[in-house]
Amino acid sequence: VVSWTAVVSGYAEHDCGEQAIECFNEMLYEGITPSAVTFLCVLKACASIGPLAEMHAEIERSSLLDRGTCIRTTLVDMYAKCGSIARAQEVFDSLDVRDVVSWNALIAAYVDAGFSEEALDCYECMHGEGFCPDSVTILCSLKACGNIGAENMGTDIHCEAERRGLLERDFAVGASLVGMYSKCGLFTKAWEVLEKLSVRSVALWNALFSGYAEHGRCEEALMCLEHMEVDGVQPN
RNA sequence: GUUAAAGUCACAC
Repeated sequence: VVSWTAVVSGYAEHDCGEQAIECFNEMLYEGITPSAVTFLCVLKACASIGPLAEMHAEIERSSLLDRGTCIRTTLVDMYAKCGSIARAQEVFDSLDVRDVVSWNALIAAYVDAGFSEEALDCYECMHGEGFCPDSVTILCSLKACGNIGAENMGTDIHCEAERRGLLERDFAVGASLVGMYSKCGLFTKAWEVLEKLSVRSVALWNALFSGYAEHGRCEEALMCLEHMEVDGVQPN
């Protein structure tokens, strides 16, 4: 089981949904009984290729997955990726035990679907329930803020990220902060964040660059290219 | 004396 699952997982990880499912079928054909982890990986694969309600039904049927937070989180993700946000919310509501990751999945679901307000509502709910945001929470929520220009909320989230030291731990957090401020047109704040970071990734500069471009500030956008060069960062 | 496969992910395009 484990080695078959490892292969399925590998395919799923690289968005090769079809192969993952093919492999899963082959495994069944060989008479191997899938474990909870196998189902989880197959589900992940499903998310990339389309709605597979059969998979959900299968999971509900197999008692070993009765109240698994992991597997239900994957289901939340799967429904969201298939465009069925209502089903995603339903599955989330069915969780007996929530954790940061399942909250993150729900937040990401709303952001992806273009419901940024709802995503931020989720963020606040999660906070209210006493969960600590991690860098994924921060990334998804900041994206939501940028989408709708929620600068106050964005600033709150910024504080939270600093309090938890997430800016140092995950370079993507810095880029998403810069992106959020840029989208809101708060370039001074974007620069403040940028200057405080010791490592400046290409993503960071891209975020600022595209922010300027979006706001029609072409000269400043082009200046970013020069800054990148000074920083020794290759544009991609 | 507990070592295998597992859930959520930013910028840009």
